[in-house]
Amino acid sequence: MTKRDAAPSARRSRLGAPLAPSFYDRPTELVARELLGAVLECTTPEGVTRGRIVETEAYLGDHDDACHAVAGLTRRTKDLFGPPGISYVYFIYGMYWCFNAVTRERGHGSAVLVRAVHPTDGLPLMHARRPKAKRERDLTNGPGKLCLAMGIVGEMSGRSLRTPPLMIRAGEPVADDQVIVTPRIGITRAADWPLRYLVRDDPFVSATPKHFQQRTWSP
DNA sequence: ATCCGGATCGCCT
DNA sequence: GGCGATCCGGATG
Repeated sequence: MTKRDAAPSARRSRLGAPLAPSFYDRPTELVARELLGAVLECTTPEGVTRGRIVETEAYLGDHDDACHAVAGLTRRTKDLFGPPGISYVYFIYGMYWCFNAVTRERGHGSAVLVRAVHPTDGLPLMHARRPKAKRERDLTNGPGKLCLAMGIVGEMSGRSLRTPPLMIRAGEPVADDQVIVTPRIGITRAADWPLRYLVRDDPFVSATPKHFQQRTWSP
């Protein structure tokens, strides 16, 4: 009568392998869609936090007017122009960090912005870092919020996503009919390009403006 | 539920 | 000098 686990929950706690650079060295739209379900992990002296990626946006490079790559190679964008599979963390609105994974070959200037994660590990730490979050979903349902909750900061930019402090691991894949595609949030240029990907009905996805065009992903 | 303004600052024009 | 790949709190329907 030992209290062995009654439910098959072991599967849930097994960690996937970090995604290889070859995963990222593909068309950015595809990487953005396939990053749904992968696990973002951040390790700091305070502890480890993890979350399943449920919302992403593709930024295509210097031909995409909403992408930071249009500014060219500057101090701010140097990591964006780095090799596939590294982080690009940038500072925005004088207050917040946003996390991207760099895609395509070095020098392309394309990346995937992670806009929301569904927390799986380190929830007490996330709550401590986000005292303003009233509801559970407010912890990580936005690009700035998830960086606050997970402790992602600018010093973590430009580094491989296969080793700490920032990693992305393989996770449970998301079926095609669960993926919704809409325009990107909060931009003024190329505002109608359908490059935002989200998991249908996940409570941690950020709000979609009512007037946005919305369709299901088709491969 | 949706809209609006304020906070705050590095970066490019 | 002005503008963001944002968040939050308060006002309004």
